[in-house]
Amino acid sequence: MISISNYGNNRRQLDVTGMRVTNQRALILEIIRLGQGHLDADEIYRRARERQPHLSLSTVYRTLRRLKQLGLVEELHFDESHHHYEVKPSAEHHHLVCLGCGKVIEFRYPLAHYVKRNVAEARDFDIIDTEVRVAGYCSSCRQSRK
Amino acid sequence: MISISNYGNNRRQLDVTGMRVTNQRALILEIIRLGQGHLDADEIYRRARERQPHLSLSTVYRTLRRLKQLGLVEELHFDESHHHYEVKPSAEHHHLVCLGCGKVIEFRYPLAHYVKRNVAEARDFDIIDTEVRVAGYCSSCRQSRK
DNA sequence: CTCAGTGCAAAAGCTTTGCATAATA
DNA sequence: TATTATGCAAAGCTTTTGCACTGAG
Repeated sequence: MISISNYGNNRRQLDVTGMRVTNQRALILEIIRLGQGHLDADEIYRRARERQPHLSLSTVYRTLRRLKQLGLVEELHFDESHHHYEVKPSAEHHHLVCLGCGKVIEFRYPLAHYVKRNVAEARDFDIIDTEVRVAGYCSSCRQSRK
Repeated sequence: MISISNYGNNRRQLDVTGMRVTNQRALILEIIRLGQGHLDADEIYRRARERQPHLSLSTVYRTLRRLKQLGLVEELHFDESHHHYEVKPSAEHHHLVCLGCGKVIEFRYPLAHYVKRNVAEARDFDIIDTEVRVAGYCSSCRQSRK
């Protein structure tokens, strides 16, 4: 359920960035937030159309690109073909993805900190983003594969 | 330069897996090996055509999929659209990618070990693959952006 | 009023598939 | 000889772009 109050928060967050605040953008950001980070573009599009039936897929993609550039949203690379999106989390965390059922388990790990100290500094590299993707099979999928 | 001797090693490696050994597959595996892990499908295709002008892009993709399934080759997700491939390394290592020039720096880090002990065991999750992607800007790209 | 954002349709990547032919085991 | 793999062309999916119109500031 999409609440009006969060809509307001999203509008504020967009406003701060200097982006023009449109209904489409506020809705898309809200959907990404509610999606807990594991929606792809098409799923965001489908959910958005329930509330704004004229919204176009291009707008979804354009908004995602913009939000990514602004650092409000992060793009995740779980599987092969398409990407998933989440509102940028405050604490660094990563994802364990089940190759069977697609279930995602999050875990915290300060990898960026390690890499920054031990790798990036030596190479004079400025880190923007760190993504960890661990894939495998959860216990129930392991059983049904036998 | 593609040497005949490595060709032989690739044939042997393919043979062990039970895959039918074809010239195309031996060549593709050799190119991935020489590419040091940072070639995409199209680049593999272009290089392969220099030696086997009739080889098709479908064969490249089909072979990549097969090699990936067999665990001989790993698929990397550096940037947005397409993937890169490397012969599966023995020691766990990861990649620091420059968003400006695409330069890739490898570093070793036993993340899988940590995740296995601290996350996967508790969730009864069986890890197949771990990928870390750290993105940023190298010093020269940082300068030219100013 | 002006410029950034939108919708629509069309195009542009990247990857997969169907089918007849060729090559391996 | 019996499969399995290949080449070609065509289709599929995800993402981007051109252009006229709309709406936020």
